[in-house]
Amino acid sequence: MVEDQKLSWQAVRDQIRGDILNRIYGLGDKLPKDAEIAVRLGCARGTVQRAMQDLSDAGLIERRRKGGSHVRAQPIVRATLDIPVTRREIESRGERYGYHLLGREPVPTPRHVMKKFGLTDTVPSLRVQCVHSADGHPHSYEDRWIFTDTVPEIRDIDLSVVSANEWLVAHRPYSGFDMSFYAISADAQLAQHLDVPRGASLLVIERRTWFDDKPITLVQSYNRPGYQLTASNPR
Amino acid sequence: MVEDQKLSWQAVRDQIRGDILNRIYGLGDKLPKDAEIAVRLGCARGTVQRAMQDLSDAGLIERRRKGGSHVRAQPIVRATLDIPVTRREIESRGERYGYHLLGREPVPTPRHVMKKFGLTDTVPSLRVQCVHSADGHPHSYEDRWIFTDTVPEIRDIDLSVVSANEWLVAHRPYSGFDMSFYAISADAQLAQHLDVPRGASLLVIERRTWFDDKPITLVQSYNRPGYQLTASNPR
DNA sequence: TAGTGGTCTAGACCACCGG
DNA sequence: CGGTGGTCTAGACCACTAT
Repeated sequence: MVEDQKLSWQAVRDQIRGDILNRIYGLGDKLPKDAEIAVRLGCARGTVQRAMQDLSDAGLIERRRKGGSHVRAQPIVRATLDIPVTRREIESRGERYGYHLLGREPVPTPRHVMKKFGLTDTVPSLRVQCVHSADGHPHSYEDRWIFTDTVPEIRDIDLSVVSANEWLVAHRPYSGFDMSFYAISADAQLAQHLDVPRGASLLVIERRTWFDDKPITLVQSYNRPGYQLTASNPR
Repeated sequence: MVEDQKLSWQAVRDQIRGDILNRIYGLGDKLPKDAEIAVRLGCARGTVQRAMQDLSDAGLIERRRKGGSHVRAQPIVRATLDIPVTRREIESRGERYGYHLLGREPVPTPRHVMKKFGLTDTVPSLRVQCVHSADGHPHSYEDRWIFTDTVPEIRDIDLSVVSANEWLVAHRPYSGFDMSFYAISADAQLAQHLDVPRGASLLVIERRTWFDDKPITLVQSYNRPGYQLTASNPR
């Protein structure tokens, strides 16, 4: 403790993180207890607690009551990914957004879709297909199933003007979701919709969303070659 | 305020989030100030502050001093992505991890790599290529440049037994990184290394890491068809 | 400049879990 | 059961920024 200036919890966090990065504490090492750090740095224990909680959230350390805090022995890369609504993503690049509805059909939810939500009894859904474009060029093809038991209102919406994407975020909030990313080769249909050669490699973003365990929608977005997703570490 | 039980900040967060999800507060709406929420719920202002900070981190609301808290008018999907070291990813699936070094060569850093770090003067790097395998089948091909000005020790390491990936995380911590994901078609060389047909679609994970603005490494990981990355929302 | 979020502090009590 | 992290509280002061 050599300070007379109050330390913010961010400053404490940076201090500890620095000690970890500079290997003053190595992988798996035990860190001093919060109270001790507080005394050493000359601040309140609550301040240290907030700092350590942040490091824990960031995946750099692990904390257990009574067990103390440890530098993660098996480091992980934890990144944060922000995905805007497609319209905004395109417009924020200064390009003109376009939207074209290709299909809209009430269907019994197909087996492979129900499986992704762990459903066994057949439920109805609305399948919606569309293309988003930027400056007139196809940007992504979207294939979506919306569970009409959970979102009955969607049946009365004219999806030729508003995309299901935008209607849902504006009218049907979700309480949880997950995403996965993978690469796939364009089949004839995808190639046509995206105006690329057959066999072109597309980045697929698949997202499931639900509200209190009730499934809302499954969407698969096929993005044209060259499309990149980026993530970074917070802070 | 109808409670007699103390409210945790997580409970306060869930309460507010629920109000947002149920559209008691709509998109863009202004939320009451922290102090008012505290009185209403019967807890300390600090508790509300912690809850709101969490909602802000999660991208659900925006906060500005004097301006107050608002539900985000333009919703975004914010997800967290954890990427383990390749060896662990494979072993945690119960598969046998294999590693094969293909190339290791000191080179002047190529233009396109320097560009990704905003470098102009030529600097040396070590190019390392390898294949990770699972149960004897190729899992990913890794093409990497390590900046030897920043990490000179790497020149003396025998990378035929330890992968650069693992050596770096164990000996050269980073202070920052970013990642991007895209799809690409396998050329002849990639097809051979991954034992897939030419033209197969691969998910590429590209990562830059640095320490205090000094570049450490650029790595491009080409994953065999079928590989999926998954992300979810925290909490 | 006044209003609102951001943070610190000191003390207290609770919750979990390792020895 | 005792040690360590997790949280609450009340009050104070600071730091932005909208008006």
